[in-house]
Amino acid sequence: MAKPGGENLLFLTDEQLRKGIEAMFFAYRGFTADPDRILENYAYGRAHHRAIHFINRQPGLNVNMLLALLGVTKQSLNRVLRTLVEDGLVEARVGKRDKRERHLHLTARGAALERDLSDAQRNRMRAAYREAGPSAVAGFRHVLEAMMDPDLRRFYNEMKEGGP
Amino acid sequence: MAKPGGENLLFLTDEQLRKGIEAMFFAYRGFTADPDRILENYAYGRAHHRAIHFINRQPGLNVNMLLALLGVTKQSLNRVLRTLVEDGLVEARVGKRDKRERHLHLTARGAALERDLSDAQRNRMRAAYREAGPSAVAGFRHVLEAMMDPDLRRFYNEMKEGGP
DNA sequence: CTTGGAAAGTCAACATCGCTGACATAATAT
DNA sequence: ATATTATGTCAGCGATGTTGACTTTCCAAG
Repeated sequence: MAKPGGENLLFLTDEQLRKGIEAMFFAYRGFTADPDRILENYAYGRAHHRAIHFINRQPGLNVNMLLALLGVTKQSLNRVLRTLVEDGLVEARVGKRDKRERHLHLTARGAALERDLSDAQRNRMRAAYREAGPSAVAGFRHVLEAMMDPDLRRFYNEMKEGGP
Repeated sequence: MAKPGGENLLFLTDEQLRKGIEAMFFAYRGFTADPDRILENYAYGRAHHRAIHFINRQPGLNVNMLLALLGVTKQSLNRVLRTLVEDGLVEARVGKRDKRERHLHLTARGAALERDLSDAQRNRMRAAYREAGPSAVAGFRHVLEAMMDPDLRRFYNEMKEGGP
């Protein structure tokens, strides 16, 4: 069954879109389940995990940048960040050029927790990737990118790509 | 560069997996952004949206089934459900065979809000699908399914497929 | 040098939405 | 008839999001 455009558009039916919505919902539950289980053993939650993830990813980033990545208010982030600094997982170094800024780094203990959390999350992601195969993964990434807000999509693309 | 298995496994590197993790995070933000904006005008939040979504999807389901789909405690769901019933968006009909059960249905007003919310969410999903194309969408769905917990994956597959 | 504004942090109050515990009611099993 | 199980409700706590008001520190421009 061909449409005027000469392309089969059955994948754009409302029902297909609803299934996509539900897939996002259920998959995101799985996506966060393993780190959440680990965090239960600490006094930390998902907000701490997100902060730790991006501090590990961009060592030395300042609070404003982290705010933009996380999309929360500074008051909300501050509460999380303060506990991480107090507990010695994150170091907030005063900026050299601009002493108002705090540049964030993981300590050894912070890096260890990050590894725990991201190992768990990557294991699930790896299993899913392996099951689905490389071309499915490319499609997965493509659709997710197209679903992002433009600002976040820029951030996403600016973060360093892996590989040799 | 081929690996022993005879397959290129570069898509399974840690960096590729990290990018996948970040893609999920940023895309989920986009995924929820539009409904969240609509809900700001009401006294409702994301939890109400999720309940409304599944009640619309499976009219007459009972509280226990909705609980399993949402993965929260019955106490948490109850609060959400009570406001929806009080506000006349959801009808909770006492079960005929088992009077302990409440069978949930959307009222006309509830269905109207559901349409508002899911229209917004589907519009974004449709744009992403259109940009990525049908084969990317198939890959997207495949990876998401592989990422779900088995129980949720069964629920996901049991929900009626769309189409003619 | 003074002033204006940006960046960071603090305090307070509040909302949403997770959670546990206690409990009421209905159905079922003994 | 009574004990147990299933379902749903109410009360209160905790994590994490929000706004608003404020201070401190610092850079930069007049």
